[in-house]
Amino acid sequence: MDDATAARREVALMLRRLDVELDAVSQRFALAHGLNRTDVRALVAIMDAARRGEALSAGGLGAAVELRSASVTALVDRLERGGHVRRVRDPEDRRRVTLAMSESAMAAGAEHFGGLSRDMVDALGGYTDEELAVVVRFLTEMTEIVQRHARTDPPD
Amino acid sequence: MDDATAARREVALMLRRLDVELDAVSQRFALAHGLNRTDVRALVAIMDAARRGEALSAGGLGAAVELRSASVTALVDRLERGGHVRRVRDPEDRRRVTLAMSESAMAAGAEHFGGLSRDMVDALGGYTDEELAVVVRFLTEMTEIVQRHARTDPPD
DNA sequence: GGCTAATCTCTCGAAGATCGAGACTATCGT
DNA sequence: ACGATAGTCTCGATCTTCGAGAGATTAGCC
Repeated sequence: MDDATAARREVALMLRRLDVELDAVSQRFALAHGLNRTDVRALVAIMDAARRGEALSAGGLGAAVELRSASVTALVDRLERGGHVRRVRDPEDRRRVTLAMSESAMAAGAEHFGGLSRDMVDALGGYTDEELAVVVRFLTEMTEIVQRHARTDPPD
Repeated sequence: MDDATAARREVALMLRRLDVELDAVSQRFALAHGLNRTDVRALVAIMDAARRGEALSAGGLGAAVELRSASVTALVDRLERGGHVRRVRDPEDRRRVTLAMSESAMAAGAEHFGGLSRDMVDALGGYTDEELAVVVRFLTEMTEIVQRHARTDPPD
């Protein structure tokens, strides 16, 4: 293996390393709020949907965090009991239950992840437009590749 | 918010998106091998340690995946029962138990994650040295930031 | 319009995962 | 040597996830 390939392999490792560290941030949030990993993933999914202007349904949440409906019910029970979320019956389709984040959960999320995002944006302020374009290209291509593997990997 | 900041904020979102997709790859691996999330994280930690030439101990594994010793025992029991790992009493310190990955688990990991890594390296082959340097800088800085937050975030 | 099938969430009991407390063995420091 | 410390394991309790199936609502068809 030549040096060029080694350098590129190193980049792949760095990406995984970053992934691990990101995980630690979530873990920290979980610890601080008495949540487990699943609950944090759920809150993030709900918050992401809210950012996109959608209200996630119980089923949608299950798809996002990969849990069966029985587990989603239990999960939402926990989140509701903790005051992070409340159930809202969808008036369009009264079978569905949508999840609305509470003010406090929204604030806690912003407090914890907002600072991280802000620091990232600040750091990126030191990049020229050309450099930023490289980063965007990198993230776009990596996401495409990962997505392809997430869908078609198991030839089993 | 001006366009420049918007673009940089977008990058932060893309990074999180990539994180989610990476998670899906692990989930896929878990599904294909009848493992849960924790087990996959554990196998990855053991494999990473092996790549660095270290043999992870039970305690080290617990630190890596954030589990108490009782849970680590149960976790290693599961992995050992599944033939993914075997316990090896450390001859240097006979209190310790180190984890050795089985051939089959090693192969399965390479099969699943190796392809992903290969595709990434291939894609990075299209980057000039200058572009690669930008990517490395980006990953390095982001990791630093995330790491800082993972350690000091909760001012609670 | 009414009937059947499909969709969405929930309940229940069983199986799996995590934990705290404490036991047991091996090592370290004096 | 000997007490203290570190590393792993056992046990029982608690929390999480799941499959199966019930109940309620909507969609499709005649």
